[in-house]
Amino acid sequence: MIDAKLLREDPDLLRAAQRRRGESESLVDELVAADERRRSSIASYEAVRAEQKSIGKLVAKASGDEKAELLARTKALSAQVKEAEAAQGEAAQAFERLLKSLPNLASEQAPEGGEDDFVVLDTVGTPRDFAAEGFEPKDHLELGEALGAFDVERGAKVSGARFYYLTGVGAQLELALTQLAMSKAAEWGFTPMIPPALVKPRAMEGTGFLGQAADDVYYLPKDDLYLVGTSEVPLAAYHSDEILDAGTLPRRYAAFSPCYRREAGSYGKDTRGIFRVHWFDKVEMFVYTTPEEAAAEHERLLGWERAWLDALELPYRVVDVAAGDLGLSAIRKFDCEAWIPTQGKYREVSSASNCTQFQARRLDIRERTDEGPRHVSTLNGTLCAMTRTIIALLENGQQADGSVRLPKALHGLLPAVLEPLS
RNA sequence: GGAGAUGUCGCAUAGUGGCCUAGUGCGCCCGCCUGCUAAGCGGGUUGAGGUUGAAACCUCUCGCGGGUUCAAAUCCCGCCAUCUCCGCCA
Repeated sequence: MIDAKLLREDPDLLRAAQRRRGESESLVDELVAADERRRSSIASYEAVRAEQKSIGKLVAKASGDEKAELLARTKALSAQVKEAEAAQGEAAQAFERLLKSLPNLASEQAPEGGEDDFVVLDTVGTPRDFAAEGFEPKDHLELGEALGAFDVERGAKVSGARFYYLTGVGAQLELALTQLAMSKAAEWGFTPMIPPALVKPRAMEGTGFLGQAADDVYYLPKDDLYLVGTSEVPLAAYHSDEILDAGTLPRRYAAFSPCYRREAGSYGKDTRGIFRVHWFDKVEMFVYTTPEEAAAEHERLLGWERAWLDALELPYRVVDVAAGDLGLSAIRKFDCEAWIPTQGKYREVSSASNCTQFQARRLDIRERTDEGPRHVSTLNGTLCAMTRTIIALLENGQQADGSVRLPKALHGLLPAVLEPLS
């Protein structure tokens, strides 16, 4: 959530930010009104409560008729206090609900517009020319089945559509990618983590996934727990309700975890193979830093993502996501998209978001400064999403005979070339 | 899953209905004193919100949420966490 003080100090800033996202400005006006109601109800409650307390002190000392009279007065007050307290609570709740529905202020640097209005920042590497090489590229499903790398039919049999088993070299590939990603992250100064994939509502809500993204989240009603769609959730909630000592920022964590996504509303989209699935594993980077450092850290996260894709020798481009496509928490988002030969386009394999203080306010994560505690900034970025990375490696590394050449970075962990099963 | 115990300021502890405006010790910060350090002395030290030009002030905060009461750290109910024992299990 945003800083509520902005509602009083600079509501026009908020209106402009809503416009940039293509969302309603009237929410800002509702918020200003709700804030006024909240504050006046607090004032009336505190006035009666203060009176009640001061009479209470007299009651303790008084006796006889005097005491009886005081008791009569304060008895009546008691009902008023209860009423005022309830009114105050309701006004505060209404305000908070509204405040939480307001997305983070889109950065001025984020391109204006919706999904299609992204800006390409850079393109790296050259997609292979399969026509010139004299063969038709196979798609990842065909390649993967021939290599015995995954099994989507049995995935569907056991768990349903959009599930799969990684098998043989596929399973080994994920483990190799995980090992490589985690050790690189550790070299870069990240603390390796393996977090819980089931979290309480607070963690889910605090990271902004129960807003417009709620339909995409798996929920276990019997236990009131959510399956996380990314380890951003347990990593952000890791320091919830904490005040971090000055000088301990930035704190960088790299987590390996499964990711569960309902993919509601994606029926018929990317149905082939393991491109869009209900579960995959991922190594995710997450950073707590100061508001001053957040933008620079965002660039660093992008730099690490690029270094990773460079190491995997994949052709990719970097996209600056438009304001209308940012999601609730981010002010700016860079996506890295790898070239997928059989689709003839670049597809998202990683994403780096700067959430500034938005998540930290909801999760109450602060740092101690000389001027007192203040909320930290949080950022997250994909290092390696397994299934999509495997797809990109297979399709881009394929050879005419159906074998797949792997990048040098993986050679210590796997053979240089994966051969199809006979 | 069953039984029991515990939860107070960074840590340790005191506090069983009004004198709690939560005491004390340790730690920490600022002074003083002192060849240096330590000790000693004095002051400060949870966080949030409201109000304000600022200060003063006010409200909330004793794991969390309800309730009883004129009044709750204190009594009652529910939940959560931790510890011990039993059961089950990788």
